[in-house]
Amino acid sequence: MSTNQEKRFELFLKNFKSHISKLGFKNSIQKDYILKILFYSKDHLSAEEIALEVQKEFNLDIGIATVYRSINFFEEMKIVEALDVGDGTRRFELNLEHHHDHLICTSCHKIIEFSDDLIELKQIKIAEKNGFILKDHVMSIYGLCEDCQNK
Amino acid sequence: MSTNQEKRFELFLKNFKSHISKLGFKNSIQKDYILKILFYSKDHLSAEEIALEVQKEFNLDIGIATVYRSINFFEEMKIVEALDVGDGTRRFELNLEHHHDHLICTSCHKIIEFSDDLIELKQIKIAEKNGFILKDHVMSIYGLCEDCQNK
DNA sequence: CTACTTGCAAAAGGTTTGCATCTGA
DNA sequence: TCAGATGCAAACCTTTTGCAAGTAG
Repeated sequence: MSTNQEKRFELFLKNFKSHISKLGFKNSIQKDYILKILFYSKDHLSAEEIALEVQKEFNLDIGIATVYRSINFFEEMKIVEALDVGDGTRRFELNLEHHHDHLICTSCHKIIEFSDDLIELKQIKIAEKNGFILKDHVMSIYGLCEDCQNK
Repeated sequence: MSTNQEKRFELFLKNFKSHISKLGFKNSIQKDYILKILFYSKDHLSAEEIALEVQKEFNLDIGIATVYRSINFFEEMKIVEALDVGDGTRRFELNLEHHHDHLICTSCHKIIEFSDDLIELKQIKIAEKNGFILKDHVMSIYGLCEDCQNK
C-alpha cells in the first residue's frame, strides 16, 4: 500500500516530468531523487545536504554541480524556492502549494513555517501601491526559539 | 551651517562612539567613515561598494577585511542590518530608527522601503504564538518595478 | 543520433582569518 | 603602554563553469 503523501508525490512528479519534456528538457534519475528528497524532508536542506541525502537514501553519488544545476532549474520552473537562514548557505524547499513564511531561530537555525492571510493580502496591496508586479515575497521572522531560550 | 540630517548623524555618531568606548572597544576613522557612508547613502551598499565610497568621499584606502569586520561589529551592536537582494552579496543599511521592510525589483535590484504597522503587529503575534523571542524580521517583496515592466 | 545532462576539477565570487604593524585611550 | 584595530594576502566556502563522457528521447 502507498500513503496519500506518496500518491501525491508520484502524481506531482509525473506531471512535472511531462511538463519539462514538453519544454525540450530531459529527465534524469538525479532530478527525480533531488525532488523526492526535497518532498520528504522536514528540514530545509542545503545543496550539500541534498547530495548527502540522495547518497544515503538511494545510494547514488551525485555531483554537487548537478545538485546546483538541478536546483537552479527547479527555481526557474517555480517549483523550488531558496531561503536565507543566515548560515552562509542557501537552503531549498519544494513549493507545491500555497505560500508560507518562516520563523527562524538565530541560534539553532530551526525553521517553523507559518502563513497568515492578512499579511499575504497586505503584501499584495503594498506591491500594487508602488506600481510593482508582484512575483514573490519572503517574510522571515528571526528570534530565539523556546529551546534556545533555556540554554 | 549644517542641516538637520547632519546634526542627527553627528549626534548619533557621538553617542555610538561613547557607547563602544564603554564596552572596551576602540574607535577609528575607518568605522566613522563607514557609518557616514551608510548614513548618507540612498542605496543599500555591499562591502565592496562601501570601500569604494569611502575612497571616493574621504580619499582613504580601506581594506575590504576592515569593512567586513566593521560591518559585522555593527551588526552585533544592532545598528546595521544585512539585506539579501538576491545578487550574491550582502547589502547593508544603518538601522537608527524604526523598522521598515523592502520591495525589491528582481530585474534592476532597485529597493523601495516601506513599513506597515499592521504587518509589524502581526509578526509580533506570530512570534509570540510560537514561543519565540522576537529579535528581528525581514520582509521582502519581490517583483518587477514600473521601469522594468516597460523594458 | 543529437541535444541535454552529468561528473569532475578548476574557477569564480564573497567573506573570513593569520599575522605583523599600527594606533587610540 | 598595550589591547584592540587595520591592511595585506592567503585561506575558506559556497556556487558556477568548461569540458569530456554519458544518456534520454
